[in-house]
Amino acid sequence: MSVRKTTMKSLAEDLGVSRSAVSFVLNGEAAKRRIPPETAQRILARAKELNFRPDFFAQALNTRKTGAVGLVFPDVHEAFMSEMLRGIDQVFARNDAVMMLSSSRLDRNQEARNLETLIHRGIDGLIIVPCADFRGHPSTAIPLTQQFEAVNLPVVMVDRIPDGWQGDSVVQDDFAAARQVVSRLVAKGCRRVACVTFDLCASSLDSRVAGYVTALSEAGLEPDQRLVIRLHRVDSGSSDLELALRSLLAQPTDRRPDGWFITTAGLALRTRELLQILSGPGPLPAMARFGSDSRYQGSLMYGVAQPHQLMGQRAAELLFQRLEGGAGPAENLVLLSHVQTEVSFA
Amino acid sequence: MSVRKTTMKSLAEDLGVSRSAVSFVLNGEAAKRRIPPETAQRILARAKELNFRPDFFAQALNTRKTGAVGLVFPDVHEAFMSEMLRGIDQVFARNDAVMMLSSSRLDRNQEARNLETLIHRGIDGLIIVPCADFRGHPSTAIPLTQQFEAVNLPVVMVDRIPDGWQGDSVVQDDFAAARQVVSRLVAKGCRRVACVTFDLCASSLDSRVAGYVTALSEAGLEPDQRLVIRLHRVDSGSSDLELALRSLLAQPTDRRPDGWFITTAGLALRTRELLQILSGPGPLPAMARFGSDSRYQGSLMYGVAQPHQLMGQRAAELLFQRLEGGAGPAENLVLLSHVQTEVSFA
DNA sequence: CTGAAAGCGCTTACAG
DNA sequence: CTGAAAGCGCTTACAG
Repeated sequence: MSVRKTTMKSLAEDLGVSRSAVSFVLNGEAAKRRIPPETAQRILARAKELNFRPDFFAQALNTRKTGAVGLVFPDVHEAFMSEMLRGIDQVFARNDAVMMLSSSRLDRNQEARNLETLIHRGIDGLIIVPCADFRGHPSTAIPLTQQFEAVNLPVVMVDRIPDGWQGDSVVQDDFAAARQVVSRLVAKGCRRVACVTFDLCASSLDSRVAGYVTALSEAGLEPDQRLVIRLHRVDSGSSDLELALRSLLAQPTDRRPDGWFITTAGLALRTRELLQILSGPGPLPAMARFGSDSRYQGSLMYGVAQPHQLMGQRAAELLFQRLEGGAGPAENLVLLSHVQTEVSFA
Repeated sequence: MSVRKTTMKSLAEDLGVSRSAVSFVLNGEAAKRRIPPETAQRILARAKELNFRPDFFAQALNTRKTGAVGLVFPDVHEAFMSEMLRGIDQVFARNDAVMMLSSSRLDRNQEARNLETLIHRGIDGLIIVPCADFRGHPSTAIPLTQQFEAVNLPVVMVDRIPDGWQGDSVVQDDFAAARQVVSRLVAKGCRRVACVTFDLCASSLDSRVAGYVTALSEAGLEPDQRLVIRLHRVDSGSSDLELALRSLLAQPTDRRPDGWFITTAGLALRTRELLQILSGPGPLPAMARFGSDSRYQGSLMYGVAQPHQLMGQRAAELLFQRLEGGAGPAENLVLLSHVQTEVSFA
């Protein structure tokens, strides 16, 4: 009964076998290394009895594998992140991988730091929802793509694809969903559909706006830049948004929006609240948006239910495929959103 | 220009100093070890120039410190977890600690496994929202408290405190909030307030039910066990709940509930939906519950806004205090909830 | 105050 | 097929 902790060394000495034998057996290479089965059994039995597992750090120091995957989100934000985590968690549990979570708080510099930390601590792979810069405000941080090409890290990019990204990715059908939902507004008679979005360098938002423009064009409506509100900062106080809305609502009736398309759920919520305040009682014009919380009442409302959970799941599956040595060309999954009518008083 | 990666050894040789000097300087012990400041500067300068950081695994193998904190939640559940993470994330960013996240999927055995994994991989501390067994169905897993006392791991327990836990904890004022919100129902004239809860071994739920009973007693009302619905499993199909509700609603009018108290937000949502279906159109009896999503409409509704984000923040602060060597007696923080009226048609 | 040396616990050629 | 040995990259007594 030594008081010292169990190590491969002590275990080998106990059993009178070599340390390498223990190492090989515990790593499942007994057959490959032609360890006599009887010896292998004794080692396994003893290890189980002592509840012994090889020291993680010593192992990692040699193999450079950790069984951990980095998860980087732009924000620890309610629905999006936890829905994705749900999907990711399932897959991780099956692969007993561990999640190292970090949020970049919508800051590219923070994102770069987080990533460096994760890489330094050793992750086998990375799932990242990149955060985007506001247009015209490029960050000073090292470009995302550059940051991991040096370390040969399997990466799955989710939701937003930076320019020039060649690897795996999972996105939703931003363009198609936007186009579809805006078409519905048009079909309901809307002729002057306004759009509210962030002026971010994010492929997802670009696609949504493109879908909006396309839907209008297809209906023979001239897209009107004056109806597009692009917010240039996060502006939680909503004052930028409020100003923009006021100025739109101040137009003569025939220039005022008769429908709204909003590119994100959070923004839709705020827009909705402001419109309610600014335009007083009575039903609001019809609205379509990304997102699907059912907090809206009182007018025609379309939502794009976003497949966040599935995106997480697919991203994780894709990553583990790579980690298990799956080579092959980059995969770019596009998951379908579900367009739905939530409230119709029409 | 060697092609080999930089190590302390190579760095020391380049500079013609000893490896220990490099180690000491890079660990901020230059002064303590009386390294000549000029030497220290050279080392620091070179390290910065090469962007060198000591290998994480080698370091951890020696020091047994990782700068990682384990986070164990019962479920990757929408509001609760992401709100807590928000609070935790802030504090972690300040302390540049890394989060290792795992969810036990409401399963004690899974929780035990997750915990073992995390401990094996090396965490400096742990923040855990324990998952509870259903009453009468004790799990076969090793009791939570036992599992980390062997490894001398700083732990902060959140939301539910297992019996016999002596360490730090952060909870909300379950008893007081329940009592207050049920008192309001009574003040509004409710005389037969039913209660819906899970039959879990969770201190938080116990306190909420106790608050309910106390509020009734204080108002001179006899708590009636027949009005208390205790669900014995998660039962996402809600069939247990539906049966219980049906049987209550089938009573003669003077035995039927005229108010509801529900111990969790999710349960409230389901109860609400079922009541609406089972009792047809018309306003429902007043309801009070933990949670504060504003998806309820059409009758008197009290909510207990839960301070989840603050709970996360405080838990993280408490943990880092311990990690920085803060000794002293266990702290048990009780955070105040905010009782609010959400909809009043009364 | 310094530097050579042992040690952390494992992996993996390599010579037998 | 085995076992002694070097190596992973760092930390830290310990003798000078």
